[in-house]
Amino acid sequence: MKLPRNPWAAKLRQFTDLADDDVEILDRLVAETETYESDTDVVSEGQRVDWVNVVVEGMLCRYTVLENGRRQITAFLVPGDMCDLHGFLLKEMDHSIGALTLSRVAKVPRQVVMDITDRRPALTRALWWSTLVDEAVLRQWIVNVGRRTAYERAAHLIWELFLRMSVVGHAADRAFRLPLTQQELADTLGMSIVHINRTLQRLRTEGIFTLANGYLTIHDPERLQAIAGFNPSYLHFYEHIGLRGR
Amino acid sequence: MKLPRNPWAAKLRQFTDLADDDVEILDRLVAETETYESDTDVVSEGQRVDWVNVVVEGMLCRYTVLENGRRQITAFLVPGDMCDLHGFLLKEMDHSIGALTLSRVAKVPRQVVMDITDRRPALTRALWWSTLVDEAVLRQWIVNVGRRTAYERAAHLIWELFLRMSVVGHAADRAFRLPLTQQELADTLGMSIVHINRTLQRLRTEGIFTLANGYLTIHDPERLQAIAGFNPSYLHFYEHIGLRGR
DNA sequence: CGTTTTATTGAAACACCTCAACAACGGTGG
DNA sequence: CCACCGTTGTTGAGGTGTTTCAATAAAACG
Repeated sequence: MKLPRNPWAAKLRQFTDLADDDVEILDRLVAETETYESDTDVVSEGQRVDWVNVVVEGMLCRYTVLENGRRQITAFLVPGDMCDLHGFLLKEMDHSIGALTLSRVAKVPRQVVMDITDRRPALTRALWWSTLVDEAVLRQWIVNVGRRTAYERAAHLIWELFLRMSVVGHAADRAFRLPLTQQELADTLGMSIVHINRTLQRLRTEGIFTLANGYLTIHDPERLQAIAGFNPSYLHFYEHIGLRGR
Repeated sequence: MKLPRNPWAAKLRQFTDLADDDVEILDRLVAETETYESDTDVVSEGQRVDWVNVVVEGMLCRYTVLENGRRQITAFLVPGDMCDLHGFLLKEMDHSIGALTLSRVAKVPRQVVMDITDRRPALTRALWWSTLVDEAVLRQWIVNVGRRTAYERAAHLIWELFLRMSVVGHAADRAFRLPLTQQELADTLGMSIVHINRTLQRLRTEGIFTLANGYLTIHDPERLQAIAGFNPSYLHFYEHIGLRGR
């Protein structure tokens, strides 16, 4: 699979009618990146940031740690995702963002985003669109943790990640890189490490999917979707939309 | 308590440096409203909408129903909240919005939002800001359902709602209207109706808060916050921010 | 005043958690 | 290349938070 040099522009262009000169702007913004080792924080809770992070390569996650040490991962960030407009619009981070693998991240200064919203309505709407897709994913996540069993929950997460990785060209036919430990999966799905272990075993022995060596392989896509109870309308976020009005 | 005629503008103005002419635009947009009976849907899953709903009066919720009938409420909408930009930016609704009480909702046509993003950068950023605050609330909700016990979860929800109602002038010193059945609370917190009943009883007998006759009264705010494990930085979303650049 | 909705209670079942030990793996240094 | 060590994965067993079922009480409604 060939990976886009600018997954951010690639994604926005695929789903919105972004003009060429807007794409050029995005290209310039991701030209320089910073590299983060795995298990390091890109942004930490409480920090004030005045830039927007854009993932160019690797995999990151948003997470919150409670007083008693319990941790909850609230999102995975893959190439093409904007980490946060918190620096731009909100005061300070209410959660942290950590690199799960060696990652490259572009930093877009606050003033640049300001200028874009001043002068580039279509591009502004494209960025806004992507935050709304993020929000839709968050809602699904709540439904997941709140109303699905561990078994269904795990299936749903895997299918979501598969789709998102496919969209940015990071998934082969039925496999993609998923460099997560069982502890990280547990913190994502709101369960204990022992229970995620047993749940993965069940899904493996039933021939649904296997997670090994940092790669996830889907053996039975139909059953996986069925177990996940995946809502098709949720996919429509990744249909092409027009942003130029009229 | 005196309620603002336009809670939308009131909220945005309180937390952003919105100009007077922008406020005038918002005033015009909420001049006409539609009324919904309680237990009716304002928007339904799968529907295509080409307007944005703004809550002027009442209380609504976003919810998703799974195949097996299990329901999850993912957000409460109070006066001043924008229901969705789905119609504006996304294809179709992936969830429904229902009125919990008799509610008044203003409808802002897609084209008007388009015009605002074309010509009103500061107002655009203010609207964007409010979707980011919604997102932050959603993340807290995931942490809640994923990593807190039923007891902590209930406390957290009540404190969040109290703050949000206070912000729009809908809460007295220690009480506010909360017209939710125990079934609705259960669907919000991802638990069974039997268990929410017992959890509320415990919080009541311990003198934390009482929910009766559609009103919630907080008896011990300090302990409520402590049980909820409320993160103060999460409140910073409701600090005043500048949107005019430089 | 009957009828429907909502709240409450008890008891049994179960999904999931905690604790605690051990096995497998991957890297590091000798 | 092997011994070592930390990390990650796996297993068993007992405990518990939460659910389900089912029945009753209490409000709310027309």
